[in-house]
Amino acid sequence: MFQPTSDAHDADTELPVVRTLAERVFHQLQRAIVRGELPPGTRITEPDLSSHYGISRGPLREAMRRLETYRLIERVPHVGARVVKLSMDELLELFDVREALESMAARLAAKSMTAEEIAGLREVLAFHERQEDLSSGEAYYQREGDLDFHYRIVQGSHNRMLMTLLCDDLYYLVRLYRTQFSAKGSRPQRAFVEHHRIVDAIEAGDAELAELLMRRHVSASRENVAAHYARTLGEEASDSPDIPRIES
Amino acid sequence: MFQPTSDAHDADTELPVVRTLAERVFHQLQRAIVRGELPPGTRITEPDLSSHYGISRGPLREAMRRLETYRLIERVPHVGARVVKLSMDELLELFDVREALESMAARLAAKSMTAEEIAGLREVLAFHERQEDLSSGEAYYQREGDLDFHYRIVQGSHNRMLMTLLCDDLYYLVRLYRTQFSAKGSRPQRAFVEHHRIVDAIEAGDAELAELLMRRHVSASRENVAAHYARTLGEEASDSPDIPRIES
DNA sequence: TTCTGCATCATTGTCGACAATCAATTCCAC
DNA sequence: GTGGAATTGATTGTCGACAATGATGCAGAA
Repeated sequence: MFQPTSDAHDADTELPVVRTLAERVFHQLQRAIVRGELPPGTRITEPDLSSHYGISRGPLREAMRRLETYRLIERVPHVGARVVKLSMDELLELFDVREALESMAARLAAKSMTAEEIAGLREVLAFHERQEDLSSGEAYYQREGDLDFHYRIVQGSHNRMLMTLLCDDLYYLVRLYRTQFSAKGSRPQRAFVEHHRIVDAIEAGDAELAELLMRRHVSASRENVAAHYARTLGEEASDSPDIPRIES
Repeated sequence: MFQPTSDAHDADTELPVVRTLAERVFHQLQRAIVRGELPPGTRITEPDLSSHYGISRGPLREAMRRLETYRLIERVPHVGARVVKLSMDELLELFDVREALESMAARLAAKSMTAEEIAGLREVLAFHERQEDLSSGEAYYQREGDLDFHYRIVQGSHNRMLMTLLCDDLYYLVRLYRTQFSAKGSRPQRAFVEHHRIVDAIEAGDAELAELLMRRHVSASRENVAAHYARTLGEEASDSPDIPRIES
């Protein structure tokens, strides 16, 4: 199984074993979409892509089907497929879902995380702390490190279904959102403190507290994004009414 | 979009518009699996099914791919596919996920459900109450009506991502579990009271209470199943230890 | 000028055949 | 008799071509 472990950064490098063409081109397309190389709303035509990747339409269709299940593209029968265009409403919806699932993950993690896993979690925090001091970089921390932290906790829940939902199904959507709404309104120091508190609760085996803290953490992140969006919308005023800047 | 509305019972009748062969055979297979006509662990071979349904392997593969995303079958490259074999551990995992998501749904529903939707919800309860009196049937109530009730609330959350996750992705898994572990240890009257309390909280706009009640409701259902399973296991003692499952 | 209907075209859906891979059986050596 | 390796068989992966469907553009009439 795909394991979302320490190196979330390398998640888009090719995995060693890719047994089939469809799998390979799926990863390539996934990567291209998440990185923004295929902008949202881009129309995907099978002949174009199959010739571009040098494969037949068979495996390509399978890859596209997988992309559809990851909600990275949208297909309409007999019409075609295009890269998802994300709206702020859907981003906020995603935050609600994450709040529900990740708080549950924190709760379960507090009950069943091993000492080794907790130690690894602390290492992740320490590593990111150094990184933050080094480059004073909100960018790095907020973009990758945050995901890494959340990954660890989900994994610590020891609930495979939860892991699949969060780390496989929703992970790439989160990344896509971050590349689109280029995660400006970050609050690294605040989030960092919250991360520490969550680990403390998990280490103490306090499931209810861990759950509550994770819930607040995600909720605060949501409110931060919403506020930043409202502010941006207020400044730009009559620039782009509904859809912010995902125009292609 | 597929809308899980009032008629959850008719969910397995063919939808009026099925634009493609792959879609049709997907629904047929889905129905067959959920109903137990294709028992868990059954090996699925493409030539057999394609000849059985009278279609080529192309659309069939697409249908199987969709079944895989719904976690109704499991595929291994170059080896094959088989109907999922559900373990009690995974069932309990599913309950945890449902607890997280459905409590969030109840919370959101309390905030954004319209008067009409609440009225419809009460109708559902009244209808099931009559049904229960009529046939004194735990079976019907617990199997379909319960799902219907939960459907309505998820829909009332007005969170499309939540609706997709619960009503599209996890719905058929829940149904499959119910056909397998033939939901004996039901507690209809208790659940019925809980349903009423949840609706009360939603109608009052008390998000926190609705969330808490839904959470307890699902959790109680989980404990009920776990207890019933432990009891059954104690009786049958050493029947089937642990059947190894396909590695994913 | 604008709207409607038709014709054309590109794209998706479907099919049958070939190649690659894996599992099982059989054969041989020890 | 037992262990291992090669062969055989079946199944999946891949391909190119044809059919069906929806979209685009043009022509004609109001």
